[in-house]
Amino acid sequence: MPEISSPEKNTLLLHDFLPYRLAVLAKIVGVSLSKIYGEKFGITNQQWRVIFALARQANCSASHIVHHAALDKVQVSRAVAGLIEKKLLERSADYTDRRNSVLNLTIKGWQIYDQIAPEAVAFEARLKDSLDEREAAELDTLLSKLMDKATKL
Amino acid sequence: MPEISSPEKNTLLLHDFLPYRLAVLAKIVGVSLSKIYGEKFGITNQQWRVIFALARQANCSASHIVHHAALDKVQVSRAVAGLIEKKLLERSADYTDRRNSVLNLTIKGWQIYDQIAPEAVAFEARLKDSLDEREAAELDTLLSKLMDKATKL
DNA sequence: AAATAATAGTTTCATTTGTAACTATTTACA
DNA sequence: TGTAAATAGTTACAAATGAAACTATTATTT
Repeated sequence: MPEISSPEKNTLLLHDFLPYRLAVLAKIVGVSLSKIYGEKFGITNQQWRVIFALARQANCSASHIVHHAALDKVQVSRAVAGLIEKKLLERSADYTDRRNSVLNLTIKGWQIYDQIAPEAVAFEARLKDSLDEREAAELDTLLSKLMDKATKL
Repeated sequence: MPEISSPEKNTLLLHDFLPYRLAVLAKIVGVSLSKIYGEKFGITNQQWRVIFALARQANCSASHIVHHAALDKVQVSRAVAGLIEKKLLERSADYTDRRNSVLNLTIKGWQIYDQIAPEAVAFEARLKDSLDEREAAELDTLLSKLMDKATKL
């Protein structure tokens, strides 16, 4: 006798749905991580990304950060304003193109980066703790493939 | 001659940092997906999750949705209010416990679900397009492991 | 050279979101 | 039984966000 039509056959399972899983995972991870820079230093996620990007590359413009921190220009503008007020970064002028700003971490900015970065690395390590080397490599590949695809949807 | 100390050795690479990658991927995927239910039907992400949860299980309370759609009670309350206004769901009373609401999709709610769900499934399929079967299974495992770990951080 | 378009960045305003406080009802327990 | 604690859900208010309009500067076109 055939099974009767059950709801599971016809309805999506939210908790199996990839976009949902990604959203939930990213949110939980993000909230946990934000405690590292948020609670201790009063830094927002966007500010943290700006610091992160500037630690990688000094003397860059806001629009450079836009492209390297997955933020839009309004977010960067606001994050930069906040960080300048906190004296974690400073802005100087670019005389070759006065539309550009030239951004740099201050000493204080670097000090905070140096405190947060190792904790962030440790956080990431804990997150990946249950993955062996092969799985970690696989995760890397899969995220790249998905990212690739997602930007082309 | 040894290499000089390069910034790459000491600074985190934002685009390799797992929490960042998850956030960016989830955001891109979420924005693309939201066009399916947002642009055509004026439904928000949270409303969509509520519809999704109710399609799976009828006659449930708001707090049931809280647990099955990864939303907090304020988000559910607001999403439900919006959906009732759109006449996509209806609320009735639970006489065995009058704190609870009993929620159900209306005919119109089901009609919209029936339009969106196949598109959502197709969207997910496109996203996974570049993964073969083994990779899709692997992704499933890895996301579960990460989710597990993340909730215990 | 003047007008137009493009780029960098900021500001404004409406909407969304998160936190906390609130009402209503039920459960626990003293 | 009556008082406190827990649960379900809503409301209010402050902070974060997104979209569009805006200023300033540089590049392009005619």
